[in-house]
Amino acid sequence: MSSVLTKTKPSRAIAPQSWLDTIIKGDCVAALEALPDHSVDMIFADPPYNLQLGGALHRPDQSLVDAVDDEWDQFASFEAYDAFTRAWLLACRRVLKPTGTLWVIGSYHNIFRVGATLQDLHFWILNDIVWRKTNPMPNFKGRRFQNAHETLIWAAPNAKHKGYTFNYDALKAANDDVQMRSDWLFPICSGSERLKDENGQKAHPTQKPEALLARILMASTKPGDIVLDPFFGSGTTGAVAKRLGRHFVGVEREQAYIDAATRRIAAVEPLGKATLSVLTGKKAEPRVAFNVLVESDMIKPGTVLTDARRRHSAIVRADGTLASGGEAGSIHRLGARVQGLDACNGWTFWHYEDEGALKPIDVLRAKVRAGLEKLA
Amino acid sequence: MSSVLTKTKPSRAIAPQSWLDTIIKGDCVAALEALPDHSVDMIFADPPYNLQLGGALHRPDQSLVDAVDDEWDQFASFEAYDAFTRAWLLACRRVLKPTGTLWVIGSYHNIFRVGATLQDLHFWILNDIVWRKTNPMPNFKGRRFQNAHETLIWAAPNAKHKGYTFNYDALKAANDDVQMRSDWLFPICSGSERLKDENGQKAHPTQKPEALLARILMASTKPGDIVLDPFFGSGTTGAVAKRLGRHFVGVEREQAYIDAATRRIAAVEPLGKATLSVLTGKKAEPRVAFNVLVESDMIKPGTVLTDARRRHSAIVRADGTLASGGEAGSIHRLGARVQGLDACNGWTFWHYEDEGALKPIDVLRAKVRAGLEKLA
DNA sequence: TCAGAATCTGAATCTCCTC
DNA sequence: TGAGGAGATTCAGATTCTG
Repeated sequence: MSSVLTKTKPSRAIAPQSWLDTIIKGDCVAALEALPDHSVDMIFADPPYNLQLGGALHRPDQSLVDAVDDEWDQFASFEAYDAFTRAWLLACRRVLKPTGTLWVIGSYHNIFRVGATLQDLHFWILNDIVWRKTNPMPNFKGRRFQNAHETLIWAAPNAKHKGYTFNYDALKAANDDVQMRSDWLFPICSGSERLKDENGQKAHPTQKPEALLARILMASTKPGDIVLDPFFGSGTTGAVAKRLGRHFVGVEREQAYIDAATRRIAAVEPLGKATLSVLTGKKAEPRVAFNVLVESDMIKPGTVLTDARRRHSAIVRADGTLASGGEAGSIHRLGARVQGLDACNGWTFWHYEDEGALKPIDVLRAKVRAGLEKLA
Repeated sequence: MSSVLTKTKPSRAIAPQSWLDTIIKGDCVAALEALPDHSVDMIFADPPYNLQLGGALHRPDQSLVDAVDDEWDQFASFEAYDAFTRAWLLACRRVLKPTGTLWVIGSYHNIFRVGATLQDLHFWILNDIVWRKTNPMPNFKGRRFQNAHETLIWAAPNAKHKGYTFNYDALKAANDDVQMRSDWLFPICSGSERLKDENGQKAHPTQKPEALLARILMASTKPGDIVLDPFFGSGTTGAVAKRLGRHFVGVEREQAYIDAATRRIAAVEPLGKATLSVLTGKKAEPRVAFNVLVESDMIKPGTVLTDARRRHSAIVRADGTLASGGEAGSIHRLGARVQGLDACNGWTFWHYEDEGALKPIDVLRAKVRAGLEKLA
């Protein structure tokens, strides 16, 4: 078995493989037989999540949520899903170089099973990474926390090889000179980035954002490396790989996805090296909610807040709400209520007493923010 | 060490259990035999993750260990850890009420195994929650991302029971009126909150911050509920439970931890009852039928109701139903019918005219409810 | 043409009570 | 225990509509 490609040199010029920068049609495990042992530098896998949906879900405005109910996401049992997971992980490890690494993305429906299977197969977990979504779908029924993140696992094929690629210094430099954390913030893939079919509908139900793949590729590959995506879908991995000067190999079962991905990748312009670091930058100002002050004991439950002229007062409750005269609600709602207004900025309206002086609670929020500024 | 808070239901206050607000010494599974079936409302578990796997996971010079023996050790360790996990999860489920929920915290070393085991045992995962640390330990060797979070799993004992406690409205109000997400931001436990032993060393290696437990308890329990912590350690769960007017039961093997936790909890001052009431939303309001408004003459039979834009209209009949275009039915059914939808909240859809302005009939329901409150 | 309002949408294990 | 009815429930951002 041969691994002809070298990592740092422009391998394409030396000995291009027939499968390089192509999409292989077929089932993941069977299709990977076309690749030699130890032939790829990195694997990004976005396997089916095995969502177990009940009936139809409607938004509060009665519109129907377009759920991921595709055939490829259906499994008969956890055992069936585990067998599927073992099979593709083993096939992937065969084609992965010993110095390569594997990324898998999932949600709580499947990621625990994938992680445990990885460990059972003696993959070596390097990190779990949290993709925090800036704009996740809400929980419409108010029965759970808003499911606002997905989880990635980054693993080496075994515990022994420590020679995997990790561009620590580049990531740190791009991250304002502090080391990159395990929680990342990105928007979901929408707008013009989202691939549409001929009817203007989304071409793939679970297209991942290019920014996410860009950070992964920038972190764990070098220019010229070969990246395998065994569940190629809409081809985000291929598009980003081409743009960042990496090679790709995709495996995909459905012709419609192959066609869409092929067109997409053909339109990608490779970027010059100088532009790349921009992609790993951070964004977004931390929002601080009132209950953070209560939970962190900056405002104790039972504290009495007033407006600047002490005309109104309210008591802070342990759940992070205010109560006054039989009414209760958020700092904003109750501020509006006591004044008989429709709206109110509770942060500037409500005051606490500090050394005899009244100060808006916004002062405390500013303190928290100052402590959080280090974070993205 | 008992707190005498009563719950909304009288039964528990009448016959307090001997184990209530105590720490049971012993191994988790054996000690839980002291508790009856279905006796606790919530469980928070911070299980050990390096007990079985410590050597394999944390030894710095893996490459020097014989590969075959090393793999065998790992495999044996994972199996042992899984058996341990199954055992304590089953013991916990027996003592958990069917309407209760279970929280487990862990890192990538163990959380995938715990999550998969939960699913194997048919626990029903409600959310995975990410605790983002404001001040995590850096990665010193620069070979991985900074491990800046831990993962919690929130689960019901099975898929059927949907009656678990989730204080959605309180969380939302405390979070500046947007629903609480699955990613939480807290500092690690340090400074004066961190328990020290007589030598000034940290009393427990993995003490959790009280703010984290406070959010968990505020989200998934009510005042007076019983919270079990099968790996009690330094007693954060007990301390926060006492402060927030919840009961606790702890299980702990090491006498040193029991002593430290006992002293810690004894020093906790419970919050006053007034600060502990939990904000509830419309779901908790008493039900008012539409015909009450008709019978009390707040809406006269023959009144014409419309939607907010006067696109649809219907006439109120004396029996408390609406009629429109030959159709008749409840305010909800007819609201759905005229819009061609499956469902509709008639209280917010239908409007009546008051001094030239359209107001939702929900305004009238609120008046009825206000009147009912005086009677109570 | 522009500004503001209205509509649409995203990997979702999403109600509760009564008969 | 299953069916049916009451009625509660959403955030951010892109796109389309309207005046």
